[in-house]
Amino acid sequence: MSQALYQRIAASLRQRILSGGHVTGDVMPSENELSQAYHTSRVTVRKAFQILESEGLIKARQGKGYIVQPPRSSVFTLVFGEESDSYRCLAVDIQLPEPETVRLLGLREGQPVISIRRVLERDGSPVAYDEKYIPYERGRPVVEQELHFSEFPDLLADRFATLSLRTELHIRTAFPPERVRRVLGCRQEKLLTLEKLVLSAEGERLGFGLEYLTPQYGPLKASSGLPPIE
Amino acid sequence: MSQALYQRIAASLRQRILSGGHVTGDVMPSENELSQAYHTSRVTVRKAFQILESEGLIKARQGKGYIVQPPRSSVFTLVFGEESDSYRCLAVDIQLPEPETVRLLGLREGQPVISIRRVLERDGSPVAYDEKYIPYERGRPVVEQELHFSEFPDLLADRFATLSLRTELHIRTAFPPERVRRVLGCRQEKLLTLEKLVLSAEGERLGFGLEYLTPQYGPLKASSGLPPIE
DNA sequence: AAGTGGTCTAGACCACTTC
DNA sequence: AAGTGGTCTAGACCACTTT
Repeated sequence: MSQALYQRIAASLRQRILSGGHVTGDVMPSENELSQAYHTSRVTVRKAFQILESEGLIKARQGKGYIVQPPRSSVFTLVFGEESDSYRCLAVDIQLPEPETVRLLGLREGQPVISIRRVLERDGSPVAYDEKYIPYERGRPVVEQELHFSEFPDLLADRFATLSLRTELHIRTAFPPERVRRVLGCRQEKLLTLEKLVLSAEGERLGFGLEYLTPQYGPLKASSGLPPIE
Repeated sequence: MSQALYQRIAASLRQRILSGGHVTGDVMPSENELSQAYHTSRVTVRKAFQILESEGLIKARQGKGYIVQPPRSSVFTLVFGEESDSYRCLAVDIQLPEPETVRLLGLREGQPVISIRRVLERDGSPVAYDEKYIPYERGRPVVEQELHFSEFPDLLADRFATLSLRTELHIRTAFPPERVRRVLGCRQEKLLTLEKLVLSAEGERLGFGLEYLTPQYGPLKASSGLPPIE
C-alpha cells in the first residue's frame, strides 16, 4: 500500500530542506517545474507545498515562489481543562476592580466589573483558585447559572464568535494574595500562576482571569511535534 | 475586493456550526450537495471543509461525511526561544546519570549520558539555567561545537527527521538543586521549571531536559485563537 | 513580458460506509 | 448499489513580482 503522490512529494521536499539542500531564504523549485519533474499536475504539487507550509518550513510569496523559512523556534501546544475538573463557584459579584484589573482591561474610572471566583477541589482538597473579571455594562443581564459552569470562551460566546476571540496567557510564579491563600490553605509560597487576557479580533480587552495552581494540581502539560495520541 | 469563494463558504459553514445549526456529532451536508448549492466545483467546497477541519470544528470520515466535533478544550500555543536569547555553555560531560534521569530516559544500569549545562544571561545577570541529558552511545562522536549552540530538536537532527520527533513539556514550580542556585545566584525559592522529554515517533526516549527560570526571565507567553500578529 | 503563486472548473477513478 | 470523502488531471484566468 503506497502513500499518495502528494505525500511522497512533500516527504521528498521536506527531506531536501531538513538535510540542508535548501537553506533559509532559498526559493524552492516552482510548482510548474516540479509538476513536470514528477509527471503530475500542478494541483498535486501544490498540495505537497501546502503541507510543508503548514509545517512552517516554507512560506508562499505570490509572484516569487515558496521561500524556505528559518528553523522554527519551539512551538508547543498546551491543552488544559480536559480532565474532569469541575470548579466550585465561591462568589459572583459586581464590584469596583483593583488597579491592576483596570489597567489590564483598560476600564474607565469607576466602571464596575463582574467578578467570578472559583475553586477546584480534588479529593476534597482545594488545588487551584480561579478569578475572572469581565467589564460590567448596564442593561446586560448577568446569568449567574452560566457563570458557574462556563469557561472563558463560552462566557463571551453569546456576544462574540468564539473563533474571533484570542486569549493571551502568561505563565509565571507569584505569591497569591491572602484571600487566595485562605481558600487554598497554603502557606506563603510562590505558586504556578496563569494570567489570561481575552481579546476580540479588534484587540478590545474583554476579560481578565487569574488562576493559582498548587503543587497538588500537578504540572501543566504541553507537547510539540507529532500528536501524542493516534 | 471580495473574499475567495472557498473562504466565503468556509465562513458560512463555520457560522452554521457556531450558531448551533449543526451540533456535535451531526454530519455536515456533503461536498456534492454544497457544490450544487453554491454553483461551484467540488474542489472549492472541499477547500472550505479543510479549513474548518484545520480549525478542529469538523472531522472527515471517508464514506460517511464531515462530522461536527465537540467544542475544543482550551488549546494554547506556547512559543519560546524566539527572542535573541543566547545561552552560554557551562559544561559538556559524559557522566553517570542521576536516578531521575535513568527513570525518565529508560536507561540500562551503568549507561552514561552526555550532559550539557547552560546558562542564559541578560544584562549580565543569569536568568535561566538549562540542563540536557542524552544517552551516550559508544562509537557516536560528540560534536561539542554543535552542543554549545543547538536547541534540542537540532541536537538530534542528524539521527532523526526533525518532524518525526515529539517533545513533551511539563511546567511546574520546583526548588532548584544547590548547583543551580549557585549559578543563578538565587535564594531557596521555587522557580518556574520546565521539564522536556524528547521522544521518537516510536516512543523511544531520546533526551531529557530541565530548565529553571528566574522571575527576571519573565512569564512564559502563550496564546490561543487568532494569530497574535497579522 | 515572463514567471510565480492563488483561485477555480469539470470531469475521473478509488476506498470506504451504509443500505 | 448508492453515496461519501480521497486523490488526481489538464486545463483556465487572475494578481503579483521580477526582468
